[in-house]
Amino acid sequence: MSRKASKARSITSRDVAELAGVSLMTVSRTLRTPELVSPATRKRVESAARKLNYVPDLAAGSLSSQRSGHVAVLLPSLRHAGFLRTVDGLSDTLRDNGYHLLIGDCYYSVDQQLELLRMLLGRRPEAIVLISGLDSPAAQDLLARAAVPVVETWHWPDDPHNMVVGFSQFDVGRAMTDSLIEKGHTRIGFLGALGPFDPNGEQRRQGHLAALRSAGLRDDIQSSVGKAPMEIEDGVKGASWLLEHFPEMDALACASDMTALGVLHECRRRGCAVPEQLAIAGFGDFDFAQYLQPSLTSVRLPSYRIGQLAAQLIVATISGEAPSPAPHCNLGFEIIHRQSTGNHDSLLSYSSSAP
Amino acid sequence: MSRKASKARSITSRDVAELAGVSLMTVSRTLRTPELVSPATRKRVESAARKLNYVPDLAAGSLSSQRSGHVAVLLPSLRHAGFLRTVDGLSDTLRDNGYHLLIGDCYYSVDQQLELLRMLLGRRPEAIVLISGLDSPAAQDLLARAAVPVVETWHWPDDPHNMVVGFSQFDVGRAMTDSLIEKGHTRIGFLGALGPFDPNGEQRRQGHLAALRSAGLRDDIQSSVGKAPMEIEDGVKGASWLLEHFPEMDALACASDMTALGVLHECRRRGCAVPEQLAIAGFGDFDFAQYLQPSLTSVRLPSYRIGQLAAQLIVATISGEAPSPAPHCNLGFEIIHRQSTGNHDSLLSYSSSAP
DNA sequence: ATCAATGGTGTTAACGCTATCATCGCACAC
DNA sequence: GTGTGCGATGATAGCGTTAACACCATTGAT
Repeated sequence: MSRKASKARSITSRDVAELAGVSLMTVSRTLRTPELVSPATRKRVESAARKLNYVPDLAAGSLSSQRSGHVAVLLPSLRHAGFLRTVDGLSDTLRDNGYHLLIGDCYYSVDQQLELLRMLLGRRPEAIVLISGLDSPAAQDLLARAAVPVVETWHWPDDPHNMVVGFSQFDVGRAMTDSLIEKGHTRIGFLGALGPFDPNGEQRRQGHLAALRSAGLRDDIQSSVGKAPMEIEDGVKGASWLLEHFPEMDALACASDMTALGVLHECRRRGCAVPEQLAIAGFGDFDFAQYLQPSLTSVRLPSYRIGQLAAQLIVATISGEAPSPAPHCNLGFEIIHRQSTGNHDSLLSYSSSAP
Repeated sequence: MSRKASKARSITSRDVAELAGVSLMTVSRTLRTPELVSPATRKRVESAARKLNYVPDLAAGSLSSQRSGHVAVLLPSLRHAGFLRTVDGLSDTLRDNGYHLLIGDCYYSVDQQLELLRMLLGRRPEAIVLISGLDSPAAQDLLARAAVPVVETWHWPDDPHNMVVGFSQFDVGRAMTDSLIEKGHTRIGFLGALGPFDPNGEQRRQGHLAALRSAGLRDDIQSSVGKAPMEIEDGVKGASWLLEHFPEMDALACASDMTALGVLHECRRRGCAVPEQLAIAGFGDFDFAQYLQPSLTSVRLPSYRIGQLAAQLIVATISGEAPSPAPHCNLGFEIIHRQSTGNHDSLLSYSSSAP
């Protein structure tokens, strides 16, 4: 093949080898297993590499060694503080173990998800982390047939694909509404974006409904405005609609702190007192939640920990050890009661149990 | 070489070729340039590929074609809503043009930045986008010697490395403080994280100081609590310190809406009226800014547009066209005055000009 | 003196794909 | 019948790296 030497061919290990007066293999060794190279040679190679600003081609390395050195994560949206913290946990822990993280953001779209999964698999990751599940059979099939370790996170599936580090969205929904019931509320609404692409939100809603039913309360107060990812404005519109249609509503569980902030805003605009007339609860315990006026009751999730643990499981699995703690971890969650539900900062933990 | 057939070798184009009864080259052609393959063959190959769930190895493809098909972005932190929107703009536009985005988050650390840059270059991206500059000479040298198109964003350097899509952080700082001066404030403070790794924040501070000086006002009210990325709690602490030491302060420009929220909170706690006693301005126009109580005056940046434009420049450059609009775009910014500086939603635009 | 073990280095053959060129019909024109 | 052009496919040679093994001095033990 005669590829014409294009304007800017990059430096290869061959260039370094020539400059250092050694074989190309010695260059590779110097970089990857310096202890196998004599100090004198090592020094020569290192200085040659530095002089040329040599940066090894990782694609070529992966191809040859059959080890890509990276792990992929597929998530619905980077615009979600919680997911982002999980990504941080993954990234930090993986980096410490010599892996890099490939991020695949599917923007809450099923089509993107499939295309993205395909492209991620094309980079031959050594493991895949799913933040909150695959949403098409095609994607599931693709992943199932690729011989790659998988960690599902942010939910608690009945039939795990492989490993899981998460918590039960259903339980979150139920626990939150239970706690509102406990406070004496009886006309409790739910506000979330229940499109086909937010199965997690839907599960929380199911939990919410279950709580209402077992308490014998009405379960008709709900609205599904907007679509994931949830925006503040969705909360504004949703609150407006709900307050119009269900003026008797005395508590509202929101699918996100974003939505809850919008609700808070709309209540302020209408002069509806929070929490006296309406108690409000969010989800996610976003940074701003405790600094709002009134401070916002929310659900705190072990977001960072999820990423960290998932990474540990992956590292252990790849190196052939027994998966670190256990291949299925339910990390639970905490409900943080604040002023928006009439409290002064108290905390309720709901934790772990195998499925 | 005798690599032992490991447990799970993945499907290659050779497998597909055999199943379809064609040469391996025809498989490649079918996937990349289907119009050069006869319909009958194409159908056979496609069905074989589907049957085997074939996912081409992109690393091998890149290596062979010398085109990686991706663009890298290096940013100080993903935990920054504005940067994230730029990433969205990049990702969307690049995807439409057949490129993928590699994200490198350096967590506001100089060391990470260098290591990350090295690893990104190792993947041979066809272009690199920098969100807010390189912070070590080593990194600059590395990038300068790699023959890769570069787009700098989120600032406005005196000596651009290559292409730039941004705005002047200095101008932002000056414009904001000018507008506070115009409102009659005379004892204006600045609160930001001024570590060595937030040159942008530092530039805004310089702009702020310049504004004060040309108005002949005192410029000693400032505090540098915390380090990037800025947290709400840094605002709380900073405000506490400033209010203690400079009770006469009548306006405060913050380096981030996060910080500003913390300040707002601390003022509430101390019973310091906003904006009557203290006017507060943030930076970034985060989602929540207009929904706070009082709503927060801030600086809105063309975050998404920056990414979009950077991607367009890159696509044009790679395909050899003249860079889309111009290789140096100053996109300007807008100051949004809200209640926290005593206004009712007005907007001031500061736009474009070549350096 | 002989052999085995050892440490350092080089040689070779892949890894899975694509660029390039060669080949092979087949139609159409003269 | 020969040539020309064209559309479809195959053969070959890499891309830049690493795994595996071969090799060659040393060294130390026998």
